[in-house]
Amino acid sequence: MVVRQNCENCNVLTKSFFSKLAKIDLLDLSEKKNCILYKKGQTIFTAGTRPNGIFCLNKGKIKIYKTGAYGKEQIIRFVLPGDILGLRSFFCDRNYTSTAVAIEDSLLCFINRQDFQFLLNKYPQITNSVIASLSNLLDEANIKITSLAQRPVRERLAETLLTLNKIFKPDSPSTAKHSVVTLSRKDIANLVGTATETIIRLLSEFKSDNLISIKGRKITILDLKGLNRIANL
Amino acid sequence: MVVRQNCENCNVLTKSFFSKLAKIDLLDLSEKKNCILYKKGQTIFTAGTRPNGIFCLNKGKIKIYKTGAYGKEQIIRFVLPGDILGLRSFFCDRNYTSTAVAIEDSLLCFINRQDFQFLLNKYPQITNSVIASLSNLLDEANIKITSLAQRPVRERLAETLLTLNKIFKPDSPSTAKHSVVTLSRKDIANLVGTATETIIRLLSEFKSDNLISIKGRKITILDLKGLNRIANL
DNA sequence: TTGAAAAACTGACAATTATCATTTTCAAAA
DNA sequence: TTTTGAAAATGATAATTGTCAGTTTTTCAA
Repeated sequence: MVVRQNCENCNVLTKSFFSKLAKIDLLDLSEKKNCILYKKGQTIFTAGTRPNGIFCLNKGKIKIYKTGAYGKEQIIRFVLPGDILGLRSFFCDRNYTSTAVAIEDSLLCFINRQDFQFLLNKYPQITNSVIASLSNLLDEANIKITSLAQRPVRERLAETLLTLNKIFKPDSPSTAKHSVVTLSRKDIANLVGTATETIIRLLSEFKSDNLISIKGRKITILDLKGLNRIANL
Repeated sequence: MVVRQNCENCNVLTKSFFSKLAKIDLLDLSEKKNCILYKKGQTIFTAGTRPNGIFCLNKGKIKIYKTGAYGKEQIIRFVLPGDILGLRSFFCDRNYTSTAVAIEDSLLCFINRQDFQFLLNKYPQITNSVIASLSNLLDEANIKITSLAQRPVRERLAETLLTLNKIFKPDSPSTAKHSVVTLSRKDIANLVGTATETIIRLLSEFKSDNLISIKGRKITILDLKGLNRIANL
């Protein structure tokens, strides 16, 4: 669904690559971009297809995953409001190597190749942000490689819950104190890199130890210190 | 050990970021950089220390690894002649997050922060190569994450041997037909993400199946098709 | 050449994790 | 509210991989 969303009073402008744009360019960008509302579960792009520009997430959450040898998803990362989606493929000028799916209703702004290139030329400092962003993603990926190769599932799950605690932080911290994770057990398994059953068993252990509480599908994270101890970081 | 190595007639110039430099800048770079010979096993930099510039590898091989929670090495990648070392940390302006050690006698050229920055300013297209390089490393890292999370050790070892086949390709393909891998079993384990004993057992299986031959520490890769079949890519 | 020291190898066993089959619970649509 | 399909949970079992202790082989330097 196509909607309107102005860049000049965007709620995530300060967090994004575009925070240093002059007002005139922000107004111009508002005209040129396309804002699309994706329903939970909808695919934004699929591995193997060609990128025509980049996305900027205004609202919602996106999961990015690769499909492994046996057709199983491996979740690579989450995209949060203010993040850019599709940078790597854009700069490599190659097809997407992973798939992006909304895990909540999400508002995405699409900026096509030419318009983004225009901004890159006018604001070379964006390039530095791109390098910094890719560098951070690369270091995070290397940390994950080390973790997957060396640490047991229990530790990785505890670590993942700590990450999810940040990702699912309540919007108004005053009212709700704890993060509530609304990912499916399967998604958590595809993030930790293990079988769904293993996640279910470990989550009920964590529940018995009062580290988390489980109400139906929702996981509330209660004891950060305890999870940190198990994560063994 | 400090040696001299001119940039203008460098044997890996065409493979490197600096291939498009004007002659005058190459001559200038030759004056400014420091070339150092590292013996096999010597450390080039250690995680946690501060980068003061970048390295360009002229000859030899470098392993880059992270140290995990239990002190175990996880080899992230190898640096080959023509590759730049230390890019990520340089651009993030943070401390090194991994350690680099020579796995063969290696000749490295060090370019300090100011001199590299000068070249970046004069040749903005280098920035694009940097982005492309980081993007490729990121995609490779994500593939490795998926592999570690989803595939058994046997497949990962076969895949790793195929990678090592490229890395240890003989210099003159006419004389020697097969790649001879001179990594220790421990290094292979730290690359595949498993225990040394598991690697030893699987390697002798592969030997029985005539996929490789083992002479002391040296592994010769014989059957690429067979390894590909096992790797299940 | 020889004598450590390090690396490679082997076997037994234990721990971790995956798989599969089945039941129960939940959540969204009729 | 009821229905129904999907997700979560559970149990039994098997496969994979790790650990530890000990032996053999290789490498490298004296």
